[in-house]
Amino acid sequence: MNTSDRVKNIYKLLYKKYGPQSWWPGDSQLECILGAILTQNTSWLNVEKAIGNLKSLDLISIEKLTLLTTNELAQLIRSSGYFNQKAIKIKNFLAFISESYEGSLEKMFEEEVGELRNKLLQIKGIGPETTDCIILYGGNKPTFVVDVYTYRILSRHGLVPEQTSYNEMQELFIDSLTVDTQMFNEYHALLVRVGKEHCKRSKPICAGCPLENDPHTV
DNA sequence: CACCAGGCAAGTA
DNA sequence: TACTTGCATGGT
Repeated sequence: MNTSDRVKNIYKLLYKKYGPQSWWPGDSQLECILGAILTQNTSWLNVEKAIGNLKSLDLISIEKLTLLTTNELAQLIRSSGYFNQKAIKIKNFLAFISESYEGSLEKMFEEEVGELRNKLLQIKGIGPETTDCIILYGGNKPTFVVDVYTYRILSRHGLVPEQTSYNEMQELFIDSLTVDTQMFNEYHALLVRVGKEHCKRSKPICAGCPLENDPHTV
């Protein structure tokens, strides 16, 4: 089996085992975007509490968030960790959308995907993974999200070298699969699901993992 | 107690 | 270019 076939097969195995994951958890585009920033190197449980604070005060709105000071916002998202930095990141995003799209997410997502991706990457605090989460889960547009679990799974199965890059991993998926927004959505969600259960940092061997019969290098 | 979580940018050499 | 470090709460 070549590399592309293995990439397709991993999706099949995971989907067969776990079924659809119904991502992103969140009721609105803006909530997805906030979650994408807040979950940087942070467990989702801590993010939920922060989003819960914003929701309970009915603050999930570009205008209302813009009115908060950075420090007020930071206190509300405390539970998500790195809260001072993340408050600045959210403010940077709000400034971007206000300046470039008159504060309209709808206008922002009218941009061509590659173009929007490049612009989001310019925002300080929004890196490649957060950018792709915003586009895929916030905008429902086709791009592939790579995260630490993706890296562990690909490298431990010998599909990418130990020293690889975000773009190299992303291209592997995009070149191996047909472009399908819903499938890209499920695939990343499934990688996170299996990663959480079977692919922790300190445990390279995955007993009981649905991918355990796929060739490993570790 | 130690370790980890759905990253990113800035600093150093 | 290629490492290293800071950011920080909360669950296991």
